[in-house]
Amino acid sequence: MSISPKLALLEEYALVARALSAPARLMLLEQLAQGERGVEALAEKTGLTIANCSQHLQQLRRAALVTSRRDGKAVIYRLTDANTLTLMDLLRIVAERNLAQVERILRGLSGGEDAPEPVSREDLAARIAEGSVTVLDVRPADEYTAGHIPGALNMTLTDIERIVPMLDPAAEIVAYCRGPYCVYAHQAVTALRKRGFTARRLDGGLPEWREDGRPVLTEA
Amino acid sequence: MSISPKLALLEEYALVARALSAPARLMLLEQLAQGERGVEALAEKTGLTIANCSQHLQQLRRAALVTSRRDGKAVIYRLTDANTLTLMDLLRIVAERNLAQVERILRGLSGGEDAPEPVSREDLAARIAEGSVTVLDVRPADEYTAGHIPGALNMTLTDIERIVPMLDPAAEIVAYCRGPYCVYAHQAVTALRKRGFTARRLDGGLPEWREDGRPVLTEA
DNA sequence: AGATCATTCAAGCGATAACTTGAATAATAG
DNA sequence: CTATTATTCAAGTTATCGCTTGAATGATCT
Repeated sequence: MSISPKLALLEEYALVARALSAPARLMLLEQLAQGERGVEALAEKTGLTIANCSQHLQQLRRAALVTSRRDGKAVIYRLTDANTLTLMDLLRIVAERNLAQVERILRGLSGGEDAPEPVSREDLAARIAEGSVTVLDVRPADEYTAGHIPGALNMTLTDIERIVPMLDPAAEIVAYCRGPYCVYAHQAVTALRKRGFTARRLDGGLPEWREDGRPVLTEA
Repeated sequence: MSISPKLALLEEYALVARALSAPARLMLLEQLAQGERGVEALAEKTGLTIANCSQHLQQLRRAALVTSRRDGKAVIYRLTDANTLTLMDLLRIVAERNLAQVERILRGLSGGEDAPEPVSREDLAARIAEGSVTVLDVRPADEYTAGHIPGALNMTLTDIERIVPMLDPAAEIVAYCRGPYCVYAHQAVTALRKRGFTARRLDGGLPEWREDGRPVLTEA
C-alpha cells in the first residue's frame, strides 16, 4: 500500500474474485446458502477431505464471503450476508448469459429437448395458495428436514422412479433444489417430462425463496 | 461434462470469477468501462507489455466479460454488456463492505481524516443545473476529451497545485474520475480539503454517470 | 490433569498462471 | 507482391494454487 494504493485496492478486489474461482469453493458456498454448517458436514457433502475443506473455508473467510463462530469443539461457518449470495447469483447470470459452453451443458442436462421456462417464486406461491400445483423438493432428506417449502414432497433423484406413480398425472409439477447452482431440479424436471408429466423448475432454490421472506417449514 | 454435469457447470462459473481474479485484468476492465479501446492503448494505460495485455484480454474474452471486433489492423475490445460492470461493482461492494484491510487503505488515501460522504449523481445533476457547484474531472486529458460531464474542468492530480488559485474558495467542489475502482477522485478531494476547500467525491465515475443516461460532452 | 474429538497448521508435490522473449499471423499501404 | 503495423501465438521461467499427509492446537469430558 505504501508503494501503490491503487494496486493494493485492486489486489483486495481480486482476492474476493479469486475466492470464487475454484469449483470446490463454489460447492461450499452453495451448501452454506442452505444454512450454517460445521466443517465436517461440509466436507462430507462436498466430498473433500477435512483438511482441504478447512483450507478452502479459510480462504473464503479471508475474502469475507463467509464468517465463522465456535460452538463447543466445532467451528460453524455461514455466509457473511446477502451480498455473498448476490455475488454468486451474478456470477451465474454472467456465465449463463454469455457462455455458449454453459448453454450446451444445460442442454445436455435436459436431454436435448428445450427446457421450459422456470416458474417464478411469486407464481409458485400463488399456485400453492390455490392448490393447483405439486411441489417437489429434490434435495437430500437432511436438507429437507432442516427447512422446505410448505407442502413440498421430498424426493431424491433416485427415488423418482418409485414415487412417480403416486403423483397425479394431470397435476402440474414444480421442482426445486438448492438454488441456481444446483442441477438436481433440472434433472428431476427432465426425468418427469420424459414420463409425460407437466413439470417445470422453480426459479432459484430454497435460499432464494427464504430470502424473499416466504414461509419455510422445519420438521419437528 | 459427460463425467459430471454439475462440476462442469461450476467450472464455467469459476472461469468467470478467475477472469476477475488478477489486478491486471481489473485494470483493463476499468479502462474498458470508459469506452472501447485497442490493445496498444490499453497496454500503455495499464503499463503492461503488448503481448501480456493481449493475453489478459483473451482471457477476459473467454469469460465473455469483453468482446472484440476488428477495425482495420487493430482489434478493438469493449465490455460485453452492463452485466460486466455490475459484476465489478458487486465485487467492490463485497470487498469494501467486508474487508477491514480495504477500509484501512482508503483511510490511508484520505490522510487519516474522515472522508465526507460521496455526492449522489442525482444531487450533482441538480446542483449543476442551478450552478452551485464546481465539477472537476480528475482523469488524463485524453479520457476527458473522449467524454466528460458538461461543465467539468479537467485537471490531473499533478495539476492541482497550479489550478487551485483559479477556483472560487467559497464554491463547493465535486470531483470524479473513472469510477469506484479509481482512486484519483479520492486523492483530489484529500488534496483540496487540505487547502481548505469544501470538496466531495462523486458517487461512481463517468461510466456510471453515462449508464444513468445523463449528458456526456465530447470535445470536437 | 489426561483423553478425546474437531479443526487448523505445515511441508511437499504436481499442475496451473503470469510474465518475458521471439516468432507467426492478418490487414493495409506502397 | 513486399513492407509495415497491430495483434496473437508459442516456449520457457518463476511463482502460486490445490491437494495430500502428518503433526499441532483448542475445547470438552471423565
